[in-house]
Amino acid sequence: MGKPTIVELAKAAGVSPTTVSHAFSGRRHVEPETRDRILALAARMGYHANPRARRLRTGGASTIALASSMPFAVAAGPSKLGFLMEIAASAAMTALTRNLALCLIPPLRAGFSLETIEVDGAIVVEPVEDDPIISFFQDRGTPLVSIGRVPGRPAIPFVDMQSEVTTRIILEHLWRPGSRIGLVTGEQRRNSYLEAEAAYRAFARERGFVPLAIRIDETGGEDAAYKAALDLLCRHRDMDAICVPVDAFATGVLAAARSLGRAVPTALRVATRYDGMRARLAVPSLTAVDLHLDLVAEAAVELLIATIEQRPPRGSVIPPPSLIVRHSS
Amino acid sequence: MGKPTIVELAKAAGVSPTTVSHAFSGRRHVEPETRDRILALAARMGYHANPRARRLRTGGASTIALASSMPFAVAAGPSKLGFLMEIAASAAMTALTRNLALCLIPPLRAGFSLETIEVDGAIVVEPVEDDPIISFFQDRGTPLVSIGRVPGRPAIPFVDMQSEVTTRIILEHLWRPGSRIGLVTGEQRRNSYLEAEAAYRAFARERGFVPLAIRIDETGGEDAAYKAALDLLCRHRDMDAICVPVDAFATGVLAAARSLGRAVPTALRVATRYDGMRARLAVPSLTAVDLHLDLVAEAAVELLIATIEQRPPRGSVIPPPSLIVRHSS
DNA sequence: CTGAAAGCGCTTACAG
DNA sequence: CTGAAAGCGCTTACAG
Repeated sequence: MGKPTIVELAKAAGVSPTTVSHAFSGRRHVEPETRDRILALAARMGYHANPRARRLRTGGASTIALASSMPFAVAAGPSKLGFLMEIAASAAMTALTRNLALCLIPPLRAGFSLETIEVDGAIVVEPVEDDPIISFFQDRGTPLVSIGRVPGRPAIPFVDMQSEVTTRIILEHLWRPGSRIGLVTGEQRRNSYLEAEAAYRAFARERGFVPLAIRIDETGGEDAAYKAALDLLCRHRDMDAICVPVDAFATGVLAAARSLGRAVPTALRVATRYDGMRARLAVPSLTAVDLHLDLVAEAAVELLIATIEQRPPRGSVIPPPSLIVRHSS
Repeated sequence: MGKPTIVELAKAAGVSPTTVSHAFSGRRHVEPETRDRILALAARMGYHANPRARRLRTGGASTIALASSMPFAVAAGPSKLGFLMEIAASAAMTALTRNLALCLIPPLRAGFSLETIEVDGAIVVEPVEDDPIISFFQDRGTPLVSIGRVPGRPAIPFVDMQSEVTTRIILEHLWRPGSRIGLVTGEQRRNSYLEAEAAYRAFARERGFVPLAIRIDETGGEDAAYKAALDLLCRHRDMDAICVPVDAFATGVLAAARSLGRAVPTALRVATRYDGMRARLAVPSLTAVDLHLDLVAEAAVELLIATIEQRPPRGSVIPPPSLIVRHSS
């Protein structure tokens, strides 16, 4: 009554399990007629090779994980979830193409164990410095790649998120002669923030304005950004543009501008990074950057497979991020 | 150099594999000092039981799938993706609590094979009638549950999405004496549409207005809804409210109202079902329904586990859907 | 051309 | 109290 095994199918077909195996794999010749008979019988009996047994024997990979590193409170909110899930959907597609299942490791509450999870590799999305999920996988020798460089861990393969370029594109767009542009990022040590800040300071030096970069606690979300922006805009009346990579923070900045009566984009220009629904539906709609997340996800899967198979990755080409100008700037 | 096996660990600890196994599982007594020695050694050697082998032996479940049934073009758009991914995030959390990995099966392009996917059960999200993903899993004897009843397949266990109640709540809210309310759903045979339409017709009969329900091709998204609503609103000037369960269609209706100069909510009241970012950020913001998707997802995982283990499910209680009134009504 | 047997890494009845 | 052995369902060298 349970699912039929290869032995049962072999018996029913009057051949050996060896032949059944080869009838399916085609790795050695089987008389066409016997093969047809076996396949027909298999279909009738509902036989499917147990992938677990197959994998145990062959040692091949079957499952990869996509893990978020964000603290639960942040990621569970709709804000970051969009970013993560857009990657997840794409990665799952690509993984399936390679006969891999993509399993989702959501942000973990503290003390959560992944002990029984069986994955052959993992993709970590924009990890922070000393991210526990990174050490978790490294401890158990699970091949690992990340989307966005891992701060302080140059040896971990990654798909570059080009945060420096992205930031520069945004800044060039926001810039007017005599401008003073501000930068709002998050407090965590995430590579995209670090690169953004570096690019920002270089840009300020180049154009000759006094940089002003603030960092907001990511768990605070839009509200925290609203309050910080209120303070920022009151204190620095000369600021005529703000670059806000995190979309939830960007809408917080918009809200602050509105409540201060600073018209966007005439008195204040705002732009963000992730072009999610939040940016598109904000009022005014937010200028954002197309990061080609689908290609990034695909590249991450490819890179992970290469890492698992211990072969050099074929360098995936991800087009440069491109600006999507909207009403906020 | 590869990962150590139980035999290697046993050898190193000077005990039998049996003892190592029991040291970890605790299923029979092992001298505390030997156990400690084994665990310490395991940590040092980086030993982790191979879950594949363990599962092959015990037959236990390890992975469940969350599958979307939507045609690729629809689901890949940001609209439905939010709904699906909100469920995915919650389901993944719950699954992990039960030591199961949740693997994501994205909408499949035609001709895509899942042959090598290894899952012990599957959750299908709001399937349509004769959904191919349903027959796929049924053919291979994979335990299956669905979120939302499967049209025409009463035997498949499901978590009720309470679409009838949801529709009624929306309609009661939109209703004014003398109102004529319209209904906009999708063309596919999805249970939530069928229930919504039934509830709608009953409501119209009850309140004595002439029902007008239209169905839109889901692949058309917001644009298709915009055009259909334009037509609808021009033809039926007496219509003062529209119930639009699909959020992407609802924003299309808003756009149509705007371009016709019909003020929302004064001249036209609009409400939708899924309370995602789209509804929250629409202008005007859309009245929607809290479907408790996190609890729905949790219940689906529980139900699936019960189905896999062939035991009766403990009935999860999902609170009734509750209306979230916003500016659109 | 085909089959019997070994073995992937575990767990658990069965002996001692 | 502990270990040797069987077995989960496959694949693949090895014989014939």
